[in-house]
Amino acid sequence: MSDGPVPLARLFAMAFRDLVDDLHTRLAERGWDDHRPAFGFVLVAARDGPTDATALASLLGVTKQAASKLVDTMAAAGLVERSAGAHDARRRPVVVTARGRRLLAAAEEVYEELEEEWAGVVGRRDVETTRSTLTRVLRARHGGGLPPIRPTW
Amino acid sequence: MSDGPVPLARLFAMAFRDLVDDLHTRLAERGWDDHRPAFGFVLVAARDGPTDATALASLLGVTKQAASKLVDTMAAAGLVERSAGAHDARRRPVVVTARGRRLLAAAEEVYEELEEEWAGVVGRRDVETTRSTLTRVLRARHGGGLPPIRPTW
DNA sequence: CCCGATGTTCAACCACGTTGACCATTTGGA
DNA sequence: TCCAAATGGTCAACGTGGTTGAACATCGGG
Repeated sequence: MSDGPVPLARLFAMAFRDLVDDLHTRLAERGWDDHRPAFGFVLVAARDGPTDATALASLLGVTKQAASKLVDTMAAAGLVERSAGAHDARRRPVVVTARGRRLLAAAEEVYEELEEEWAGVVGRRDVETTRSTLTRVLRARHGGGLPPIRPTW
Repeated sequence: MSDGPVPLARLFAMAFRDLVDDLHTRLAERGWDDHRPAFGFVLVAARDGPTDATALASLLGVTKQAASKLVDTMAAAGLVERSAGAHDARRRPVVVTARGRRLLAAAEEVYEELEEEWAGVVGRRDVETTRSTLTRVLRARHGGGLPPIRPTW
């Protein structure tokens, strides 16, 4: 490689990968294995109240069939439960279990730890500038909200 | 979502996805379709001289079989060629074709365009702070070099 | 009361990666 | 010098996680 600055897109790919790898390593050290990156997004989405497969599908930017499979996998791992719809028998609400909340808390802890380490290298100011830059640009390009997250390749 | 700051990892995933989507859209507008994100990394790696499947494999962090398949696909698209090894009959060096170089140039153009647009939203200073922050942190965490790029999910 | 929209699931398929075995060539040490 | 290990590559079987397409039951508004 002998050219100018590295494109941001490439750096983002590396940074995302880096953080996710570390997250999984450290969760494994705490006894959490058998989980995939997408789990976190489902847990976050369902954290503040039940969601359903369709909502998850649009959040993740995949088909509802794929979202449903994902929820099944997570249910098998005891992270969420699919109850019966209260007022609408079509819906199968996804709720986070106690175990799911523990994973969520552990992941948040690790993320804080990692961002702390980043701050140790480049300083807290630059970390926050980066967070703010990303947030502002993404919101500007997606009508005020943050875009869905989905596999890129 | 009702918690504190969005984790950097999540923002990186969104930003990467966002840029790659836009890249592909704009390349398509310029007549380039039928290509995948990984193509770019192969072209960059082979740009300054022939490389081989094994080197690509370690760059991309995949098996050499997967790298080989990727090169085959790109060869079929006329972006690279696999010649016969000059001094080592085992090697099948990968060289970029003229068409490959045109794609590389187009992609660079679009990346500049996109980063220009980012600068329009948050200012050039913050864009460069972000680039520098990422570069410094990644180098610090990977022994001075940038890490491989590979699918995360 | 019925027809369209909605939430879900089943089944077949496909893209892209993996593991494992194997072949040809090169290299280096006994 | 020669043979064994290392290296670059390929073939084949398989797994994961996504897709499309169809079907099903339930809900809601005319």
